Amino acid sequence: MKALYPKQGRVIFHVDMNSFYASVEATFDPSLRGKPIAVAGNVEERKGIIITCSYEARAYGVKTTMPLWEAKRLCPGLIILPPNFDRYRAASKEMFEILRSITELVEPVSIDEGYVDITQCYEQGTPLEIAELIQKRLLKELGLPCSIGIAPNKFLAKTASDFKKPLGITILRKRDVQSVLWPKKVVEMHGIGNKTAEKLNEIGIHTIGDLAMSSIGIVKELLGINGQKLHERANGMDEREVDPLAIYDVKTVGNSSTLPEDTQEEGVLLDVLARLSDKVALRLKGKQVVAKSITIQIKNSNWKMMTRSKQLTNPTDVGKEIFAIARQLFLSNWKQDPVRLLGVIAQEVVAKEDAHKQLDLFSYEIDAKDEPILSTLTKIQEKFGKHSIVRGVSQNKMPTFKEDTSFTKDFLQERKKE
DNA sequence: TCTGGGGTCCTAGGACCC
DNA sequence: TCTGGGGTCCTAGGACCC
Repeated sequence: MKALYPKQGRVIFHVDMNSFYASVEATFDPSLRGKPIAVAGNVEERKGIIITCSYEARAYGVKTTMPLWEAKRLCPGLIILPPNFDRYRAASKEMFEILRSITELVEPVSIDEGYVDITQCYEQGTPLEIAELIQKRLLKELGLPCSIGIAPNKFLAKTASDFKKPLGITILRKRDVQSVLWPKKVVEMHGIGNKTAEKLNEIGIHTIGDLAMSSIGIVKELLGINGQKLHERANGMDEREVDPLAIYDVKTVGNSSTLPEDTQEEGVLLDVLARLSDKVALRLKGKQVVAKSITIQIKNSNWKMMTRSKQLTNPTDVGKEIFAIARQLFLSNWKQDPVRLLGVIAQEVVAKEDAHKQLDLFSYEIDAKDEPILSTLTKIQEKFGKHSIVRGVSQNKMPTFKEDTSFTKDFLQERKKE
């Protein structure tokens, strides 16, 4: 069989909201429009850094992560607002709803950006027309500006959305990669930071073009599997699909907090750990997941970060249990030095249902301890299906086995006959 | 007047098992 | 006595992104 048409190339959008938090604030207070504004952390608790700022503020040189005092020095008229994360989450939800009205193939990557695969949306107009529609609707209905990159894959779309801000739409075709992308410095590439750029510079790779034309073997040796990925991207290649379900595949849930001041007081530090543990537990419950391992973070006055983790016997979403582990990890690793930040992270997060299933099986094994193996296996099969995996029978010197019950049953039947 | 908080992915070494 | 190699799990740390 031959296809009637050649396989159509993909058309991917990367939609990137412009200075999202600041834009959302301006929709709540229109008098802020056109003014230099910034959303910043709490200066009293020395969390006074710029989280986001408007383009008017950027014109003064104000940037994300800049300490507040420095931002004020650069831009004395800067209007500073505390963050309202609930507002941003709500706005984000509305924004993605507008994207999903075009197609279900929407993959959120963070609160303010996402990919859309519009390959199959040709009946709704040309890619450019669809992008213009999205941009207009976001601006009209939500009052929020965005930039959109249009390209045959995620990497190029992401790169393209960066080209024109605010309110830009940029098409980046594969054939433009050489002229548009290659002259840029490697550090400007998504996925390359200062450290990687330095490493590449050391072996004579300075531009994205240098990287694209370099020997893949050498780059791979230098950067591992990531080197191969970056080499492909520099050549405009990226096969990753737009996955609407990716967002449900959470792997970690963590909360951390920089203390108002560095402290060595054990009681204070344990209180913070308890609060963070409860916060994490609440979020795990909200997502209906449990964690299989707990990590704590301790940052000292010199900004040195230490992490310590522990695997759990039973996955949990209970604040007290998380705190018990966090406390134990903290007390056995803390060197009594002043602490700047504490964090609690739930790792290896899995759906609560799946974890329950395993627990049932576990308790069943305990109950079945004194029964004949064959009847136990039959029961397990009845309860969990023919291909249930059984492990760890050891009570009376039975060899540990880890098998498909259907196989094991046949085996035992044969033995019986003999 | 230094420098937040939420994540993902990768690497590397040691323990342990076969 | 003197010793290989592969695989998995656990732990710690680092780079990067928004």
